Amino acid sequence: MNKGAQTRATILDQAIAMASVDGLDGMSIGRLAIVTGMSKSGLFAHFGSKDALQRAVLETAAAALARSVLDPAQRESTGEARLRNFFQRWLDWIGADEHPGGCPLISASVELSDRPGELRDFLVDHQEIWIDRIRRMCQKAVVEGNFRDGLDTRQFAFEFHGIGLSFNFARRLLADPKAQLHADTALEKLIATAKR
Amino acid sequence: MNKGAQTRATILDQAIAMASVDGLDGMSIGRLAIVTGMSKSGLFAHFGSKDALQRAVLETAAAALARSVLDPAQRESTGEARLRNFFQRWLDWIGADEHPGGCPLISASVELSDRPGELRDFLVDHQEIWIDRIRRMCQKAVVEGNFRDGLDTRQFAFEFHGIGLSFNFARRLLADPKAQLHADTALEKLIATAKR
DNA sequence: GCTAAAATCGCACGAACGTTCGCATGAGGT
DNA sequence: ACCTCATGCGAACGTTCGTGCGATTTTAGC
Repeated sequence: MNKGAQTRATILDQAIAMASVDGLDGMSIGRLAIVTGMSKSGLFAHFGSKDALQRAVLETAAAALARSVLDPAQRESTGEARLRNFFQRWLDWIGADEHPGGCPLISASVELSDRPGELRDFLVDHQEIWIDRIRRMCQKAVVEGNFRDGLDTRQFAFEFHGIGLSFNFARRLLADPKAQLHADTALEKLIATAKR
Repeated sequence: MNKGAQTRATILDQAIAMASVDGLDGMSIGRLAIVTGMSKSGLFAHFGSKDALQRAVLETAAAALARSVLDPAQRESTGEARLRNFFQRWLDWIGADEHPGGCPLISASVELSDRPGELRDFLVDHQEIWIDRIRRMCQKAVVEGNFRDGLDTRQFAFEFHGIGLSFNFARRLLADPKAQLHADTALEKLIATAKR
């Protein structure tokens, strides 16, 4: 790895953490320079604009999310197993203490939900793909005969996603110790009704 | 109404709109002065600090939310009717086009979820009460014999809340025209499983 | 209609913001 | 070992931020 790419990676690491807590707009280049021990201009040169930095943050976070949640789940054989694996990894990702602020993509989605622009477009694309992946895991379970025929897979994905969002809320804002339990129970209910 | 209180009300009206789109931090006093046609210092004098302004925004938004969602729902006689009324009004509030940015309290909850301070404390209190109200409506339906005995009302509230959050997501970020349909269907499923 | 109080303004401050530019410095290929 | 170019720094720019203060206008009670 180049020196430049290496520095860029450590910058983005800190940038994701800062954006998770303070938002994409709240993340500032000056403070980012301090925590990375660089000069503001030196750091800036890696991206050329704050917009590009924000874009890089989203792309890098999305890649990390796919690597640690989506990809492992796709290695499971059945649709139901993929959904369960996906769910637990997603909850771990959201609730992990090592990166505070929770899932940077959920935060960014709410932050940018009503602010048109390329960043929002990127998020829309990413989240549509995200939900479609859930839907396809569900669809796979239907084809396998595990989930009932005629199941509305989009509806399933909508509810599945809602459980994750409610968990994110209960875990990060309310610090509810029962958040994980509630989420697990909700998933079991969802899967049970998908079967029969 | 005093002149001061009147001005304060119109300021807060614009402030809520701006905070809904740009976040509590993204809302700036300078831009707020422009849209209200006031001077920056004149507007500032009404609150004394940005923190107080943000606090007033949250309190005012919470009061408006209670007035247009919670209070009317509480006038229904049965627990189930309250839940249904509450749900539809909540969805209307989230999806209303007249105030862009969606529900300012949901946005603020995500924005401040990992930033300690009085504003976060206020949100935690508010959201705990919010979810507890859902739980008590559910509890009322249990007492009335409409929902089954031994139903986990906190679990119900968790899932109920998740449907609302998923709707907020699908409606505001993804602009999914089926968001309302998915939410309604999810509520029916939730109520059905609560009965039997 | 006068007057005290409330409301609003104009101006300025220091800090932080994103961004630019010229210059040093160190790494990597030859 | 040298040369080249990527990498990083320092200083500064113009703008916007929240905030303070004295002056001025407007409101409201007598």
